[in-house]
Amino acid sequence: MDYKGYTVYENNTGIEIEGVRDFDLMHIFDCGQSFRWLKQHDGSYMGVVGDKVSRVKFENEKLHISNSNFDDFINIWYDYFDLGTDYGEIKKTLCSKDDVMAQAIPFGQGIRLLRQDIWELLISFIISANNRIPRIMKSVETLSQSFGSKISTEEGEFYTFPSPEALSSCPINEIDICKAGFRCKYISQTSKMVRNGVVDLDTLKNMETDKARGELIKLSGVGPKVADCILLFSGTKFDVFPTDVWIKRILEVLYFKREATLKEIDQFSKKHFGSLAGYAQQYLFFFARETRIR
DNA sequence: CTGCAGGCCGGCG
DNA sequence: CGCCGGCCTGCA
Repeated sequence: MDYKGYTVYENNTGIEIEGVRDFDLMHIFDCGQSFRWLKQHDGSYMGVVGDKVSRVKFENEKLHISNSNFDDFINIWYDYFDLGTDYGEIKKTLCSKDDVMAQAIPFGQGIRLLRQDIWELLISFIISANNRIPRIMKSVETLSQSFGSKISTEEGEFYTFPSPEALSSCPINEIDICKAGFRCKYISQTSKMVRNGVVDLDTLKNMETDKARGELIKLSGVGPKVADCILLFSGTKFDVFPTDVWIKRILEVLYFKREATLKEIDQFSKKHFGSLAGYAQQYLFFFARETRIR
């Protein structure tokens, strides 16, 4: 099957997509945008997207996705992996902006911004505050095992991410088992707020970026950084610039040449990178982590 | 034993 | 408003 520039083959193990460029699974899954893809010994990744469990492999511009057919490619994966965006063009534009980007981009040449479920991201990034990535992954997994739906496969049992209804209806002391500490009460409160329609996650895409950010910040445990992560990694807004300690440090070292406030960084990113701020953030974040700049 | 991690909240000046 | 202390938990 040919679909929007890609050739897709289907067999009994899944689908294979040819002609995938600017794509590297490690860059995609190890740049902090997703917490539910686990690297396997053979270099592939296993993950749960919605109620689907799949294994993905990539080599020689060919992307293999298990447990999937043509319809899944069109309805799920094409959008999920942002295959409709020309990252070659984005990288070219960003490289021409300044020497820092030209230096950073080759480190994460295969980065893609995943379009993930915004509800799952909301809870995942509430957990991320002042936390470490391995612990965030454990908490998300425990929440899924405890309150999600079981998916039995030949490769083991997996769990969907729990719905707003499931999380909002369980008492706070049950949320505590995910070991997210003080963030558990944020999870509980935010679940109730979403269920009650205080914030409608589906309408954020139609708002101006600042308005959408303001809506998310109404939720418990969501500040500016977490809000920007949610907007960016759900594919809702791309002109945001989530500034965590790594991004702050790398901008201070490579751009400002001095200490800078979060407000200064926010203003700089919007002025300098404009509509590509979110993409620039990902390349800089990966570069910062890889080179351990401090 | 201290220090600290992909920030946020709440209280204070 | 802007600033700053405290914070679950677990690992170094």
